[in-house]
Amino acid sequence: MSSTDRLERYLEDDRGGCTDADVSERLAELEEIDAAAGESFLETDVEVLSALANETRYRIVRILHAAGEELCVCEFAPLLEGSDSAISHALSKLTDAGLLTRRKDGKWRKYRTTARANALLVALDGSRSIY
Amino acid sequence: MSSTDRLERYLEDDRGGCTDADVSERLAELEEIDAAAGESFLETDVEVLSALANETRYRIVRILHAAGEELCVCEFAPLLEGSDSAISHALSKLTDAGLLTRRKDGKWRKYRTTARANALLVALDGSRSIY
DNA sequence: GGCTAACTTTAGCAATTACTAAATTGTTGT
DNA sequence: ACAACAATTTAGTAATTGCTAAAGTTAGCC
Repeated sequence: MSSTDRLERYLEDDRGGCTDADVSERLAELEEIDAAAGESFLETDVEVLSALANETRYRIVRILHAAGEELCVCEFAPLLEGSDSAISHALSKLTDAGLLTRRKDGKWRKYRTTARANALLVALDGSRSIY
Repeated sequence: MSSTDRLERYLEDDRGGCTDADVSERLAELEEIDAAAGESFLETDVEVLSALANETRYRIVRILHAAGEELCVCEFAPLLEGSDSAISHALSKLTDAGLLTRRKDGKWRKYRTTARANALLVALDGSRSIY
């Protein structure tokens, strides 16, 4: 059974009758929609979302966002559980994804959120109670 | 070595001298920042982000968003690789996370994006080239 | 009622992820 | 040069995830 058989039956059902041409046309429409959707940067977007989709990393970004200033790695430690190593891993993944920037200051490292991170948090906050 | 020892050395370093009271004060500030950050709905936000943080699911949401209308499960099949089961799993996870709504129409099921999903895609699109 | 079709759900497994511990890098102070 | 320390990186492992295949559910049709 080809994948378009089911589509054909659906269109038949939905419109009460349809020709092969109707099926091809709808398929072309769907492919166009897919192509338009595909223009977005799937790979980097998924990387960004994956970076934020973890409690430790989400909390780090939230803390930095709430702080509104750059923070030193040593300032996260008292707030997060986990080892220094875990925190460092988290910070690296977030930085790689473009959600944080890292700045060297002597032996200390300071992080701050990027505009992209801020935009996502604002979108999350703003859409929380929408239906 | 307590976790605040490093913070103390940092403040010492950063400000050129600090008392125990300074350390306590900064720690209190950080805890306040953390508390403010914690007001956000960590659990549901991470669920939403996890749902979107997967190529199959991201593509589904993108397609639905680009379509601007509800689509039947049978209309995704020609556009996505994977089995029907995989698509169904993806749709369920997205629906559970509040990114899609499901509607029964006879033997067909139709999905559309929620305002929350749309808000997140718009934020991703709008923040792509910001530094 | 029984058949088929359109999903969905359950079960199970391979691949990925998130962490810890240990080794390493880079910086400062002596 | 060396010791101490901040942070990162590497290596290894337990937990989670993303899929497939098979069984289950619901709706229409004869």
